[in-house]
Amino acid sequence: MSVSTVRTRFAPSPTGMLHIGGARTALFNWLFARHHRGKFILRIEDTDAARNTQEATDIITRGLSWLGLHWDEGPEVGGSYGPYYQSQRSGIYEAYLTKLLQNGSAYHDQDGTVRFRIPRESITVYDIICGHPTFDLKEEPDITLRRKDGSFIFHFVNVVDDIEMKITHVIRGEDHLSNTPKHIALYRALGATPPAYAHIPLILNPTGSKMSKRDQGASLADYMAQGYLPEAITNYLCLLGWSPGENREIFDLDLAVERFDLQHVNHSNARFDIDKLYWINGEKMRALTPERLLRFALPILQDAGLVSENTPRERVLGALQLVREKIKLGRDLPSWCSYLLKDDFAFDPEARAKHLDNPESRKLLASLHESYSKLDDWNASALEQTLKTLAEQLGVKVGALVHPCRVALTGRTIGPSLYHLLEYLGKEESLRRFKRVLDD
RNA sequence: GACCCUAUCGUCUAGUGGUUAGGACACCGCCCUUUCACGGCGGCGGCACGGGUUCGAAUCCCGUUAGGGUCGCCA
Repeated sequence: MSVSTVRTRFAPSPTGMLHIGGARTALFNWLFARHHRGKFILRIEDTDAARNTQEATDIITRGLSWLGLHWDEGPEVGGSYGPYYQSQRSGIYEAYLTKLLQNGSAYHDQDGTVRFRIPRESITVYDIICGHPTFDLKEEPDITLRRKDGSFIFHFVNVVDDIEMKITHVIRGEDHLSNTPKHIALYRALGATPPAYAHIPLILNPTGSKMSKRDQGASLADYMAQGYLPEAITNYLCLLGWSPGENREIFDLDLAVERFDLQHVNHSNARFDIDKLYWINGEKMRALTPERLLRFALPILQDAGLVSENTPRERVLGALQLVREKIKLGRDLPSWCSYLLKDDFAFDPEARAKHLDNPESRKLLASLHESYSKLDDWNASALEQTLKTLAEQLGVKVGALVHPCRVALTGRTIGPSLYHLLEYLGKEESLRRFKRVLDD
């Protein structure tokens, strides 16, 4: 039990995207902080002012918010150790640099840059995940701290900010492990105690190398756009290198917070498996409460022009309930809901040719139309009973009635439970759609 | 090239000296079923290799191999 409060941070550079690997780093930092009832800090590493815009920062904050990873200190929320943008902290860096210059740990080189005098010794990193690798810095070139134009380099500002912001645990990608001994040397030169380190394994692309910005699926925004659920993303990301035990694969953030533990984070890199994420998304989709389902789907259906301000929410929710268990992604919603929310849907030519454009099918459909016209009790089980009875009377298989019926109602061969579909559309609309086909 | 990390089914993982090596995704069958899904049942498939240590190694040690990462006035 540590006396001091755990403080972790996610320190992304605003590059214009929130990388999926960055999202997982943020997630693990967040989980660790929450598990220990500590603080999770968001710090924007925008030292390269020219390239960084407000928009690029917004992409990060929007992404984290969407995932449900709220920060205790940082942009938008403030905090006692701000500012939380490196571009606004030059004064602090200058002061620390002066200190290094004065105690002889740093020097100006011929080009006008300031460099750190790397101690010619071995430094051991005590890492919660990777053990304690020792690095020999004998051959290591002195690192640059400040460019000749006055701007600072990552290694330096990163360390200074972690000291200033009282970060207790640095949880970051394993690609930083080799940099860590230099950071520790910097801490020592500054008279500060290094934090605890935990280098988490990398997320690899399906080919097996570090997932880069250019890789398909590297940007969180893509998943948001395709209609993945944030809880599916966080669930999947947790599974990449960590497991809650008991063979549990589907769980929420609360459970992860309760059980998260850096000691049990894997040592080896993991490949990103979109199929599994896809599966998890389906699981989460089916588990959504009606309210969440509606909130999630409404903007998608509105964008697709299927729902307007005036569409009764009951009607939308009914359609969603009908199709939600058939699909896995939000982006599939419009196509599956189209014939439920409007009647001018397109007919799949193949479906039409096979199930409607022949005398036999039309005859059967006409019979069904007649039977259903006489049905007053318009509910799924009565509809089913009626159809089955008719099939028996006509001496045909149930499918012979079902398929033309489905195509007449939806224009395609696959879709939700037919009887529930009929119930949802209502008698008047269902008969109208039959008639439309029969009169054609 | 040097240094560092890693190594269980195709993929993600459980496993911390004694298990018929468990689960999940994917894949393949069968069942359920009006379609598509869901669900159920079954199958395929793994401890990289070689040495040790031990009565006994997936588990510990060494080596080999393989993969990844880092060696910037990028972060």
